[in-house]
Amino acid sequence: MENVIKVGLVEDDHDIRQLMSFLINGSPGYVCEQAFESCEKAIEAFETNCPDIVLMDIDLPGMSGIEGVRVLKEKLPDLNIVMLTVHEDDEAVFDSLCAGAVGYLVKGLPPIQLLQAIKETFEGGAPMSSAIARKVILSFQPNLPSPLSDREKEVLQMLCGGENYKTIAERLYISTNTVKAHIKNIYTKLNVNTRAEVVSKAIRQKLIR
Amino acid sequence: MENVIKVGLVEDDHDIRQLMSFLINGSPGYVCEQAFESCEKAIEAFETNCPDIVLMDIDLPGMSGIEGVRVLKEKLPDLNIVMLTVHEDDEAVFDSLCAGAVGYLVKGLPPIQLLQAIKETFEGGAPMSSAIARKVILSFQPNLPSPLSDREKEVLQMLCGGENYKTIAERLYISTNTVKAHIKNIYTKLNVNTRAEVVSKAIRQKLIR
DNA sequence: TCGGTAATTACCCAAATGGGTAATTGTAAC
DNA sequence: GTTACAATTACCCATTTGGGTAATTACCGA
Repeated sequence: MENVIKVGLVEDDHDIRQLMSFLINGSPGYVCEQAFESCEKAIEAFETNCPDIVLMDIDLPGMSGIEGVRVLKEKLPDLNIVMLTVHEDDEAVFDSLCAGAVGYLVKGLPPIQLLQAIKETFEGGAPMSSAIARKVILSFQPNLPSPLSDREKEVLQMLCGGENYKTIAERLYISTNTVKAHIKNIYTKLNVNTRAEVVSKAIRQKLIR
Repeated sequence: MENVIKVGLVEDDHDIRQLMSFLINGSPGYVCEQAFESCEKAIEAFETNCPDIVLMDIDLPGMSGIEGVRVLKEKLPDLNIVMLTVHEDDEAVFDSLCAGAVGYLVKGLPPIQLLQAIKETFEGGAPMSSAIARKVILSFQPNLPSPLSDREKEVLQMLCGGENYKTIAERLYISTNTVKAHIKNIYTKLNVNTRAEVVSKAIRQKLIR
């Protein structure tokens, strides 16, 4: 029966909040029954009555929108949160995405586009500008080139799999002493001293697949 | 003098290749002097004469476009590669981005939009659909909730920083035995047995910031 | 109030790890 | 043809780690 998209709104500016909820409620297929001026109030309300999409201002008094995303996603992992911002290419937008937001919209977007973006998000999309998208994809692409030899990369790969000297040696048909030598060289090249560090660095810098 | 954007093209279909290079060369501010029907030829050529943007077909005979991206990015890390595809929401698009492409364009895009996208890419954007963008951001957001207690997360965080029992104990003002106990619990909860494994799992599943 | 969980500490012990040093072989570059 | 580096192996030794077991305190929900 209810094919409407339930939109939640978190925005401290009273006028904007009124305007947006009015707009949403006035559009067939959309409804906004929950509009709050702070994350704190929104979080409490959303826990008992969860909307489909949340529009969240980034700059909020008290708990920031970014922190709000973190908390909401902790409690409601499947909730789709779209940030509202005035600064198109702000670092805060990127941080919001890292915290769990699925996209963002610029404040002042024409109503038609706003509704379109909400619908797109509801259907699995992620509204964002080309510039932010680039930032996002760069953050997960490999940082080439690596200073390691091919053999060392093989060893590193297994190291990250949690394997020990003996197992790695068996897999590569070499002695454990050789494995040890490779690992020592890897440590030197990456400037680390322990297993944990090398695994952390390798994955974070995407030195291994 | 040369404010033109140099576009490289890799596309096996002769007609499409002709058409696109003709289009690009016929547009002020754009030039396409390098159009190839295979990755192999393109890679060789781009190494000596590198374009600003490469448009790369995904489905290519011989080396695939995805593999092509991998190889090109290995040799020319700063090269911007945009994929060309017929299937909008293909897994291959996502894989291309993982391999190092910055975005993709659907074949058959109107000329104006194609040129616009090239320009946007040149200026630091990343052309992609909302759906792909979502996939990309999901791939790097935390997989909440975590089974660990707050204290355990603190310990895990330090573990991933490569710190040992003693250092962690000092930082948290507890005994090394306690640290050990926490780590043992973490291992049990995450079903791992070694440092390397826990670090790997924690980072990959984004259990820590 | 009882039971579960989190946090804390302790001890024992086998296995794994990290650092130092050194040598041989093959290959690629100069 | 010599230099440089990658890959291979070896040995010694101190430190760290991981597993087992057990106990106390505190808090929270039923």
